[in-house]
Amino acid sequence: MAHDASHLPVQDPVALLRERFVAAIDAAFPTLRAEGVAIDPMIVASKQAELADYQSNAAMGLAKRVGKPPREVAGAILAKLQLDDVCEPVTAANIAGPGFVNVRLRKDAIANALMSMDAPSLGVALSGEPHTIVVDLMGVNLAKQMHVGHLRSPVIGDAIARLFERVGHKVIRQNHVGDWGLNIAMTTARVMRLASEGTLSIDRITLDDLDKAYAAAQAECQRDMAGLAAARQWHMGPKVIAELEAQVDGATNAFLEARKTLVALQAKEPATYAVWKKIYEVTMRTCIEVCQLLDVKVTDADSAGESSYADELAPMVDDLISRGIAVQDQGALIVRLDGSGLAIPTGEESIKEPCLIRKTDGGYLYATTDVCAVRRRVQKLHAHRGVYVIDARQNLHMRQVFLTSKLAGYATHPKTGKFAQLEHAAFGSVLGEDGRPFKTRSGDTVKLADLLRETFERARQAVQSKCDERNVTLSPQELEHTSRCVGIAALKYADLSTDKAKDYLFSFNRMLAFEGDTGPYLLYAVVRIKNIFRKAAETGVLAGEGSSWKQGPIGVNAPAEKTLALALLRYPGVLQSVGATLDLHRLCQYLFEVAGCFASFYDQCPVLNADDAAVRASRLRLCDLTRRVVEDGLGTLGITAPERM
RNA sequence: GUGCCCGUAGCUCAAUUGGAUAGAGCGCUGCCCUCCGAAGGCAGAGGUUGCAGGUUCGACUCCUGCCGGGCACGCCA
Repeated sequence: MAHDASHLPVQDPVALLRERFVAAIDAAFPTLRAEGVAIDPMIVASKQAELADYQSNAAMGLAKRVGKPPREVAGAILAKLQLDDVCEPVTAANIAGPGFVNVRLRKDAIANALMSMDAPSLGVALSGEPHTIVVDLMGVNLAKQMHVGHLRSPVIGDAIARLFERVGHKVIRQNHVGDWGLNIAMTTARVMRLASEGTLSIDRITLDDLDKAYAAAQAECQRDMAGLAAARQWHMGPKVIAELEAQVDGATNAFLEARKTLVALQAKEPATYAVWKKIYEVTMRTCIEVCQLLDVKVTDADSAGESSYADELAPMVDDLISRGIAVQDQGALIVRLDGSGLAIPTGEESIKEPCLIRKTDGGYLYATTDVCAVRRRVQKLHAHRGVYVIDARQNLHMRQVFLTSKLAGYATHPKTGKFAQLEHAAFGSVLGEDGRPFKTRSGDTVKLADLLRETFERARQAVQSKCDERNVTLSPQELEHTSRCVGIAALKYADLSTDKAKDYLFSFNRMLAFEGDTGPYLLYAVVRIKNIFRKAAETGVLAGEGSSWKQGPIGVNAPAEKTLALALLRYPGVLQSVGATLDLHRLCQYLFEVAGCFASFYDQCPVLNADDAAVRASRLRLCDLTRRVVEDGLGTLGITAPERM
């Protein structure tokens, strides 16, 4: 058995080595388990290929516990290790530095691991029960054009959603549409007024019209509200405020009209509601169009607008009051999160700033809606986990909403009785190449539609000129498809390949660059592999062999083959760890590494021109597996590779 | 004032969550297409990880204090 690796159920070498090292540590230090110490062998892929394939970092941590020098501990573990069937012989020379244990896999073990990974799942398996995960990945506002500020959330959120789906969880996407409140009422009121004046046709209204109406309505009401706000800020008392309100309402009808419209909307008064509905449809149509352009999986079915919570707010607030969760403070209704009232659950951090639930005038705030959304997502949708892919500037707000929901019991999962895991996947702002907020030359905000158009146009030119260079002719349809793939890859990879918590420097030139760590580079790696198989089919190299190469053994002999193989084997582990941390840039970095390994392999190891049929078959399998891993990983990021480019 | 995020090569970013000599890409200097597409590969130069302490076998990572930048802080969303 010791030398028969062919039947080992090896998929992930890390898992196998973990088992073997746990057994060895158990045998070397039997008292540990009795003491209830969790044994973590800390197996990790080695950073330096010249030292090892994998290493265990356990000895150093164990040293203090067992009262022996780390290298001695490593020696004791090593004495009990049984790895002959999968690793090259392990001797005292494998102990390095302070007590690292280095191991090198046998080539046949690598090959076996690769072959067991060569399945539709690519070795990715769900450990434990599938969870229901709500991903809040978009929050478009009614009657407003989408702009650069709306770019990151769907790109990052969709990737996170796809990742959870890929590892086997149930994902519910939520587009938290800003479709309710006074601002919307103001716009609705203005649109109705313009329509009755005959200067606007509601049937033919565009998002551009709405965008203008929104801004104009804001301006109409703004100066009046500014006066009110000043009066309130200086604590001039309800009497003065009331007088000002009267003055203001008399001066312009806009503010009064907006409030009346809000009441009408809340009552679903037919004429008003119909206009609102039209505004909603026009906004959402372009929103969904943008999602399709970006290849972001968000549909109308994922929309859960603020309006959908409107009727639930009053009863929820009553519930909060009756149970003493919310209390009056300076005329408003708040939930204290600093521990002065309700006790903060263990493991949660208190927050000094209270959560404002209801205004002095009785109106609700966005925190009210967001708490309500937590309640629905956990209580009705049964979310075990809620991921909010929202601008980092909302961090305090999100923490307040989460803690309020927990104090209210809304975040307690109905089945498990435990808090749902609520997390703010915060991301930074989009900056221009000058390091300042991304704007047009004239200083306006960049419309998302314009940004996408320019991306695809630049991608098309890049693809076209490359094809001219190579004497490749693409049909107009294929050019169109390839350009979209390249554009999407460039845009998304640039966004996803850095730590999302940081601000993100947007640069067309960099993301669409012909060389380097970019989306197009990864697509190119995939296309090169596809070309090999196309060429094989065209030239009949595989004629007579059929698809027999798919079953043949994989040989891992050349250095480049081994490096590539070890990289491929890390894939399931990378997906798993990224699923826990939501650090998508690690998946990007991994894919870039695999693509790099493949490029070296491609350079050094002839595939179709291999010396003999067995090597050729083996390398074809390696190519195929590489292609599937990279395409699978890119797909998880929401990126699709074309056939040719 | 309080809180959150950040500070790494000239530029843009990483660093397996405390592991070995801090790595990539761009740019720069050299090589490699009679051979599966060079959007590629190989090699080189480039660093006191903002500063000062501390924790330990080991710190870019954790703790404390400064310096510098961004953001947020009850009746907008």
